[in-house]
Amino acid sequence: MIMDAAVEFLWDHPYRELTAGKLMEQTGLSRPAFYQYFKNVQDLIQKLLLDLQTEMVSVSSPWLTTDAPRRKALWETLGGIVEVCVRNGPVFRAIVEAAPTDQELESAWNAFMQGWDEAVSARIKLEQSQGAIDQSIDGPSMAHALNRLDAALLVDGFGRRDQADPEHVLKTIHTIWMRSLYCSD
Amino acid sequence: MIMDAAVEFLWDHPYRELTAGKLMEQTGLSRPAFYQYFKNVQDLIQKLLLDLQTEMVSVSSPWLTTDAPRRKALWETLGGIVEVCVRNGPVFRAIVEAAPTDQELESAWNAFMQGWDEAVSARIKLEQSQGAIDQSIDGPSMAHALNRLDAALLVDGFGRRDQADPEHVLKTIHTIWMRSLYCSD
DNA sequence: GAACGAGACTGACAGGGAGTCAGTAGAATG
DNA sequence: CATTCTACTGACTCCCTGTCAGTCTCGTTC
Repeated sequence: MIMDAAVEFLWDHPYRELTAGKLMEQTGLSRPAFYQYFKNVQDLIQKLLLDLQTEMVSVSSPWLTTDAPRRKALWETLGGIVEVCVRNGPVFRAIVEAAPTDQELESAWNAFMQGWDEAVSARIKLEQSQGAIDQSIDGPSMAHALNRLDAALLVDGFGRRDQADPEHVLKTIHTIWMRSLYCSD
Repeated sequence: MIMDAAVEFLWDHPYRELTAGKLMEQTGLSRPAFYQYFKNVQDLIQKLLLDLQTEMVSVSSPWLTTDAPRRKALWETLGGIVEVCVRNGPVFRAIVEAAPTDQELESAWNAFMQGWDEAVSARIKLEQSQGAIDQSIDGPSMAHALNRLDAALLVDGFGRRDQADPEHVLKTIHTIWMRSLYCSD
């Protein structure tokens, strides 16, 4: 209920305008009621992160198990992530903007990203052992870099009502992933 | 003077702890004196951005004019940028963290990044006309993506006292740029 | 059906940082 | 010496935060 109102709000306003008072006006309850459910505004955002995490993990797990050709498997996984961000862009953006304002949320966000780093890193390691990815690649660093790239581009492209073209963003991200991982140069 | 104190402060504390009061304690002046020089804290950050911009432009302009081999030219330019970020990491980080808290600063930051996008985009276009970069690459999108990647990695790697290894970060960024731009795959 | 306890909610408060403004002190100018 | 200008400050208001004592409602128990 309150979280729904927050999501609604974030589609039309940046995180900096989200206060407990304004939010509770939308729900018909008093401001103190907010603290019945959340420790503070960042705590609410952290709970939105948790929801988003669930959704994204389910969409990307295929990549870790698939046997499809690399190019296509990567395209589909990244496509799934893009799709989630198209639907939740403003929430994603709010998380990124709110993270530096609170120690706890910052840690949660870092942990979220680190989870991706480890998953991608493991996948790279696997493909290196299979000879698909060059041994000269530093897996953990590359995973880290590609994930930050994704986060930046997705927030930037889909974080506001006026969203970018999903196909176009996907194509750009996919090109960089493909070339960075599988290129022989 | 005040700006020096701010930079000093940011090496040891995140942006969220930077208040006009705490800052002016360091200078021996009263809190209202702060507003003699700056409209608010974000305005101070914006002025730090201006300084940083000057420094970075001077370091990267060679790339736009050099005739050195691509791989080496790119290495040196990115190396220059990395070096600036090693020296100013926390300031850079503060700018990124403060940007979403203020409309004006956000615009300034966007304009700063857009400047890079245009420079890189122009360079890509030039090299495409020379046949060095594949025509299938979408220059503006690729420039945008690579610049966000840089920003994310540089803030992440050098924004705190406990900095990453510059050579290592440089190598990762360089690999992705080289492969994304010059790879034949 | 009266008494009770739990949960949901609110009015009113204190705290703290932001930004403003009238006014002071001291140097510079005539 | 009088005046003006600049740098600075004490004190104020504003707004948002987080808390707490107290109310209201409702299901449970005797």
